[in-house]
Amino acid sequence: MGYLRIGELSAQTGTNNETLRFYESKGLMREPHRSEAGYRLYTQEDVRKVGFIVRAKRMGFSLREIGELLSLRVDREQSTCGDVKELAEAKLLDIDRKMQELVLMHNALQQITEACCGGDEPAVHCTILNALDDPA
Amino acid sequence: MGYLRIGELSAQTGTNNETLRFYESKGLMREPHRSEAGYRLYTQEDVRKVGFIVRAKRMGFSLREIGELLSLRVDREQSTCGDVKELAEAKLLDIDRKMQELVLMHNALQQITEACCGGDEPAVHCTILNALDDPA
DNA sequence: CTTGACCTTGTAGTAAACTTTAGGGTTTAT
DNA sequence: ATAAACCCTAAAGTTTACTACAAGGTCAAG
Repeated sequence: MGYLRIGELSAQTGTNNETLRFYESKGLMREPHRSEAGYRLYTQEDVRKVGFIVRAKRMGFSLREIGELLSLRVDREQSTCGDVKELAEAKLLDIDRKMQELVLMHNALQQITEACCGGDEPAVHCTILNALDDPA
Repeated sequence: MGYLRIGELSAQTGTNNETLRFYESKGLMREPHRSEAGYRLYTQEDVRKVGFIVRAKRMGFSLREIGELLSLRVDREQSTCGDVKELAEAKLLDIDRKMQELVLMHNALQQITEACCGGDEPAVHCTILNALDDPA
């Protein structure tokens, strides 16, 4: 009661069955309970976990990195506060770096869309090259 | 005079020769001039272009997407302002979405590193699960 | 005038993250 | 009770983005 089968989990998370089995094989998802017939049975906890994987992936984390972040969850009782803090701080640096680069690109693109007339003329005067090219 | 060979370009951009030839084969880099002996000869423009590719890649854009962004450059004279603006606005949405997710994850991780004592105790009280799990 | 660092092409290999295929068993609706 | 829709495993195939040969040509230094 309350269990989800794999098709329901994939539908709710915008993934698909094969991907979920793949994540399980890679150790990102723990082995779920099984029905008598051997069907995988998932919980709401699993829905949240898949959601986390999907979001982290969109942010450019590899499955390996996501696994590390998830291990903070799974091993909570086994890890020390020091372990957790260290990994979290390392990932925080990654994220900060990604954000800085996104801000630069955001500004560059915004500059274009604002400056650009959006009309039928050739785009010779559009500043995208200049805006995007230089990290400064 | 002023031309760079492939080894110099890769050194200046933190890439390597094979990667540069690979980008050329994928149409991300235009075919460069050649010396009499057939060596590729690059310009400062190419240095900036590779820099752009490297930065965009770090932000999680695929080579395909980077190609689209670069085509805004290459086809400037062929594209209309409307074309450019449309693509730029679409990419702006991508970037905004990525940034929102990074902000969420940043906040979650910051919460942990601040709340976490960092000591030798088991990490049971660390809030990473709760902080990371929920997109809200 | 040859050694070593550099360049060429072409092809093959690798790692990550799926995706598909083959050959089944199960559940549900009619 | 049977067809459609769902699930299973195992293995092979695909895509992306490189990375590493192999077999050779070029060029500057000693």
